[in-house]
Amino acid sequence: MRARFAKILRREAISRKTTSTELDPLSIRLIELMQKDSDIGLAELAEAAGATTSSCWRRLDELRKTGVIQRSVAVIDPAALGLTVNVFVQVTLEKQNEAALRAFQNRIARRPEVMECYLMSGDADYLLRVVVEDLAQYHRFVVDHLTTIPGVANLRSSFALDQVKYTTALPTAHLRGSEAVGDPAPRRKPPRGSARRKTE
Amino acid sequence: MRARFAKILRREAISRKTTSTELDPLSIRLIELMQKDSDIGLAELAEAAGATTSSCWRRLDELRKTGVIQRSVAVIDPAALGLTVNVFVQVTLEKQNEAALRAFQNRIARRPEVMECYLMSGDADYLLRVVVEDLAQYHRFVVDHLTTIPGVANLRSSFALDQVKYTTALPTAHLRGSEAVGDPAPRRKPPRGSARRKTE
DNA sequence: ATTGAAACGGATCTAGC
DNA sequence: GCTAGATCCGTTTCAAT
Repeated sequence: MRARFAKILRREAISRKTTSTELDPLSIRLIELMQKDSDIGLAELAEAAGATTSSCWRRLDELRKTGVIQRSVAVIDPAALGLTVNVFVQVTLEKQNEAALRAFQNRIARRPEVMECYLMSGDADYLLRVVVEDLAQYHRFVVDHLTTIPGVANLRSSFALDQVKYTTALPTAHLRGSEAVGDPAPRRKPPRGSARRKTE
Repeated sequence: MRARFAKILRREAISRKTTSTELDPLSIRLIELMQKDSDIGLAELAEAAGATTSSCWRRLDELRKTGVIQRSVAVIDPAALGLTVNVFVQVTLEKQNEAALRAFQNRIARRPEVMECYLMSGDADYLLRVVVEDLAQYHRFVVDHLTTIPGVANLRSSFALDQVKYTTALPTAHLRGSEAVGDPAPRRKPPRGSARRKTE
């Protein structure tokens, strides 16, 4: 959906605290729908959410201002760009002091082929997902960009044979009190103290 | 940006082969821009791409029909939903036959907390990224959903301390002949056989 | 104050050159 | 392929609860 003044609004959004305001059912529904397809019209949104277009517009505006909805983006088919190879790299640094971490993160953040980077617990310090056309390109990335970062001690690369699932849609089931969403609601642990006695 | 007939068009898109049609500079530019912000208007797009709004509209339409642009989605702040914990799980199956793999993938694909799943080379069979509110919820996911999948032999969980980088924007530098994008164009290996001799 | 409806203005889409 | 016009929809305003 087109959000005309999104950019202006983002300004004030940053200043606001990310208040963990409880999200009401309308917000949750809108988030779910917009995560699936943000090109949906207000009319369709309103119908699917069981609300008026006005309500939906106002709520979306608020969700954007408060930074819950950060932006909308086009999802591109990686294969169409020839980017069929996913590589996970576990990176170990020589020293884990603040400066070393910052230096690494800054260098990594600028590399467009690095889709994700996580500071990890356990054996390795960082886990990266890198997307490339082929192994030759990956090799160039490692040699030209990874190993040139000061303090990088060790690399361990794992190659993905297939991307089984990839979604940008965060789960929302936990936001509703009960009645899970993508779930046939298997069996939920009773809320402590409500163990069935008489009904049995 | 609003794409009115997106849904109808998607139908024919699927039938078409994902032709690795060479992408011209306009398409590349549009992809870059739409990956950053799909709420941008046609006018802005056209200006940034150095083309008319009509050209851009037609090209976008084509990119959507051919499935290069799959859809647009809202990007949500995970923290706003309380989803601050990222876990990577390496899963090993007892047997790697077709049936076992399919069964696992089907079960995993339906779990909304699984954001990504890759079939891997190397020691483990699958690598998952799971997003949850806290460790308790992760524990429930493992017990209720992962270990209940038949054929799962071994799990190895690694916890992310911080999400340093996360982007949905695929790199595009490789699509252009030369002149890299997010790059000050450091030093490119000459194309084999053009080693400088006389110029030196 | 909050909500819905309806008019407005601007952007998308299309047809004609 | 570009320009200009018709149409649609996000945005705003206003009235009613």
